[in-house]
Amino acid sequence: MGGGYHSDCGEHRPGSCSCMGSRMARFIEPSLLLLLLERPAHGYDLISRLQDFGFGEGQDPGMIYRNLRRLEDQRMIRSEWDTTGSGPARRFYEVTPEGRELIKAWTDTIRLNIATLNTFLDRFGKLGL
Amino acid sequence: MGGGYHSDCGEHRPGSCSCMGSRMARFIEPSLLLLLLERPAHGYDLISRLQDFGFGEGQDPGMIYRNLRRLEDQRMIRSEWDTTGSGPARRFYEVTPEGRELIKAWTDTIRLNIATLNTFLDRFGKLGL
DNA sequence: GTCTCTATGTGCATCACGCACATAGAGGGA
DNA sequence: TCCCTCTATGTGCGTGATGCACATAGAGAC
Repeated sequence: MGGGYHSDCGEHRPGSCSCMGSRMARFIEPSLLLLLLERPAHGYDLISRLQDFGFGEGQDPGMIYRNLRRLEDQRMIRSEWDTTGSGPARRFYEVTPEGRELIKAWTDTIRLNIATLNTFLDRFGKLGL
Repeated sequence: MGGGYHSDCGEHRPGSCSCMGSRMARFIEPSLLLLLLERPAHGYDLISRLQDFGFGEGQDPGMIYRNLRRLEDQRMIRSEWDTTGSGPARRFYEVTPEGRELIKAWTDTIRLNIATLNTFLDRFGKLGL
């Protein structure tokens, strides 16, 4: 988030308050892997497709490219330049076998996360607020 | 996490690999609020009770106290010193009305988060890996 | 030529997090 | 008395993720 928290706002509705919109940490990593498994693509294309996973419209390109480069350094994805078509050259990415193992591990963590969040909601509900 | 990611490990099982264990960002905030709504307490007591929400055993005390202080600065909780009993004085915390509004807002965000994570798992499942 | 769209990338400031370390009261035992 | 341990509350510091602004550059349209 990087923003000023809720100390400087009077509303707490998601989307209107900087204190909200909290996501799972580093969730962009498994999101990129899943999108690339569904359909290999270049970075600019992934920006819009990330909206499916709660990343807002006009998602920061820098974030996407940084994560793609890191994943490639770690051999989780690989890429090659594509100069066909119009416009500037673009880098096409696809997931490696190591990347498939990584996203499988992420699903375990995500399942744990869902369980934890449901526990939270259950216990909050019991308060009767 | 702050750790070295998965670039320096060969395993991705949750708990054994620094790349895993990702939680919802700033989840300690609603967790502290919920624990205090369930039962007002002092910080040292909250350390162990936080395990219910996926925070490991031996959770960093500094993290708890920093968050308690911030929440108090923002009037989400309030405290008073308690010098009864043995051992050093301790600070007892309780949630303010503003804090109750904040945790309600958090539940909305948490519900959105659960939905997003379930979407992820659904789409991953359709890949047939 | 210059304007716009597509596409990839860097610089920088802020903040959460985790680890190590500091402080200190109270009780017990030698 | 001195020291040790347990309880309890903090501070310092380095690292990594994040978000915003900005830089670069090819290709087609006019």
